[in-house]
Amino acid sequence: MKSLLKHLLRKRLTADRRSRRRLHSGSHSHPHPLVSIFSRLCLDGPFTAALALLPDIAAAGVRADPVSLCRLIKLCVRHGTVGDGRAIHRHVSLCAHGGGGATHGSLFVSNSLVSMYAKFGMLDDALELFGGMPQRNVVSWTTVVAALANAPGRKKEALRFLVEMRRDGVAANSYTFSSVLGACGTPGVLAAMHADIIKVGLDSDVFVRSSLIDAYMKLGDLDSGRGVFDEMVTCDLVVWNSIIAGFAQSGDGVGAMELFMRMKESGFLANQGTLTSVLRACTGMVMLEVGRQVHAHVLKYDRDLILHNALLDMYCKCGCLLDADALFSRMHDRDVISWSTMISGLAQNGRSVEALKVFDLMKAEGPTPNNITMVGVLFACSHAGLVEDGWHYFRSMDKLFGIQPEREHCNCMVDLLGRAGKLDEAMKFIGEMKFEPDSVIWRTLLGACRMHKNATLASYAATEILKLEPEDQGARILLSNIYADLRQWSNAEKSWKTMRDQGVKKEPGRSWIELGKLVHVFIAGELSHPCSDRIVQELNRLIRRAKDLGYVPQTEFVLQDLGTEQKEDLLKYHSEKLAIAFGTMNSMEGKPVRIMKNLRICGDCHAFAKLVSKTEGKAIIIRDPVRFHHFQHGVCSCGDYW
DNA sequence: TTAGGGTTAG
Repeated sequence: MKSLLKHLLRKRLTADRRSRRRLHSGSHSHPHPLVSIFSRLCLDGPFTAALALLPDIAAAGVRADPVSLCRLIKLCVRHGTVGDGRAIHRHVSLCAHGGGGATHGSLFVSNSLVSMYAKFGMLDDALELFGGMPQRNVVSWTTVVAALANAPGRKKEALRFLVEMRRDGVAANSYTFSSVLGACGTPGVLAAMHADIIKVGLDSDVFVRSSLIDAYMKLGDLDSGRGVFDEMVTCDLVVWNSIIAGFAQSGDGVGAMELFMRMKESGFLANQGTLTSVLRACTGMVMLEVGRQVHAHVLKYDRDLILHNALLDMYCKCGCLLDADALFSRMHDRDVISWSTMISGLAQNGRSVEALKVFDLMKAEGPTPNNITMVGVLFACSHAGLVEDGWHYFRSMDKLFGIQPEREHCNCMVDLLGRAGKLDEAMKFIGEMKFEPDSVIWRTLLGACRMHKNATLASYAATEILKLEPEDQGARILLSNIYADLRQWSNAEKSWKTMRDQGVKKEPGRSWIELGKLVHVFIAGELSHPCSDRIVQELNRLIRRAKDLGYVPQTEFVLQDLGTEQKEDLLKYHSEKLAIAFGTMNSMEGKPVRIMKNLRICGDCHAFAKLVSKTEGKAIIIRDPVRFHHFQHGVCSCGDYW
C-alpha cells in the first residue's frame, strides 16, 4: 500500500507542478496534492488509505473536499465501521475550527455524519451533532426526522421535529414526507398529513405514495390504502409490494393474492419482498399448495434470510412440520427469528417436547434467545402441561439470557397454571406480577376457568375484563358459555340478553380450506356453498360411520337452551364439520385435510374429527387461532389438552 | 448530503 501511495503522490506532484505552471499562465487554482490523492482514494480505494491520510491533511492546514468526505462516510455506513466514522467526525471538527467557520460544503458533511450516526442506531450522537450545527437545511431536518421515525418508541418526537422544522422556516419535501408518514400513529394525524401533502402538491410522488399506502395499511385502514393505490398512474415494484404486504399483514390473504395476480398481469416480476408478503398471505389462509409454488421461486434467493424465515413459518402454520424441519436444517443462515419460528411452530403443532429440544440446541449452538423465543418456550410448556419446566424457564430467563419477564411471559404463566387446573396458583401469580393485570391476562384466566368449569372465578375474571373494556364481547360470551356449560340457563340467558341489548353478536364460526388454488369458506349453520347438498350427504355418511365407533354428539357444547334434536342440528353444522366433509370428499389419496378456523375448536368437533381420521384412514389438521390439532388414527396431537 | 415495501408471539 505504501508503494501505491508513493506512486500516486509522485503522479499527483508531477500533475501539480504542471498545473501550477498553468496557474501562472492564468488558469484555476489547483487543490493541495494531499487533497487530490485523498479524493482519488475515496473514489477508487483503498479506503483505509484515504482514512490514513486525514491526519496529514489536517496537519497541512488544508481541507478535504466535501464530496469525497461524504463518500467516505457512506462507505463507513456500508461497512459498519463506527470507529472510522467517528475519526472522520473528529477530523471535520478539527478542520472547521482551524479553517474558520462553516461553509456550504461542511453542511453537506455534517448532514452525512448525522445520517451515519442514525444508521448506526446512535441517535443521541446524531441529535447532539444536529443540535450543534450552525446552519440546517431541509436535508439536515429530514435526516433527523427519518431517524426518529424509524427508531422504536420515538415516533412522537419525529412529529415534534417536523413542527420545529416548519417553525424554522424550512419546507418539507418528498423525502421528509416519505420519512415521517410512518410516524403517524393515529388516523387523525395521518389524515392531516395526507391533506398537507396534497396541499403542497407532493401526492403524486411515488415514494410519498408508497409511504402513504403503508401508513394507512399499518393503521388498519385498508380502504384508504387501497384508495391511494388505485389513484396511482405510475407505480413501481415497491408500491406493489406495499399494498400486497398491507393486505397480507391485515389478514386479508385472498385480497393479497388477487393483488399479486394483478401485479404479474401488469408485467412486474416478484422480488424477495413480494414473495415474503405472498408467503405471509399463504400462511394466514393455510394455502399450502400456493405456498409450495412460491417455494419454487424462493430457490433463486437462497441467501435471503427474511424470505426463508417466512417460508419456514408458512410450513409450520400449515402444519407441515417435516417440510419445516427439512428447510430449517438446510437453511444457509439461521437467526433468532428462524429458531423462534421453529420452536413456536413445533409447540403450536403439539410437539412441545421437540420444541424444547430445539431450544436446547439453540442454547448450545444458536443465537441468544430473545423475549419472543421465550414466549414460544413457555407456550410449549403450557400446552403440554409441563408446569415445572415452565416455572424453571420463567425464573431463569433473566439470569441466563438477560430477558426481563414481560406481559406476554406472565400471560403464558397464567395459561400454564390455569390449563393445569391450578387456578388458585394462577390467581396468586397475577397478584404478584409487577404489572397491573390487563384484559389479556384476565381473558387467559377466564379461558382456564371455562376449561375447568370454575364459574365463580370466571365471573370474577369476566367482571375485571368488562371493567377495563366495557364494550368487550369476548368476556360476556365466555361468561355465558360457562353458564351454558354448567347448564345454568337463567344466568346464561341473562348474559345473552345483555349482549342482545348492547347489540353484540357472537362472531360466527368460520372454517377455510384450500382446494385447487381456491380457498373455500364455511360458516357455522350456513349451507351457502354451491355443493352444499353433496357436502351434507358426505357429512351424514361420516356421522353414521363415526356413530358406529361410538360417537355421541356432545350437545353440551351448544350454547343455547334448546331441545336435543335442535342442539344436534346446530352441532352438526359447525363450520369445521362442513369443512371436514368437504375435505374428505375432495382430498387426494394420502394427503391430509387442512382446515383453518377463526375460533377455537369445540369438544364435539374435536371428538368427531378424531373418529373421522380413524374411519376414513385420513389425517385431518385443524388450525385454530392459537394452536393446531393433528388428527390421525383416532387420536389428536394435542392429547385432548387444549 | 436526506426517503418508500418483506420474517417470529399474543
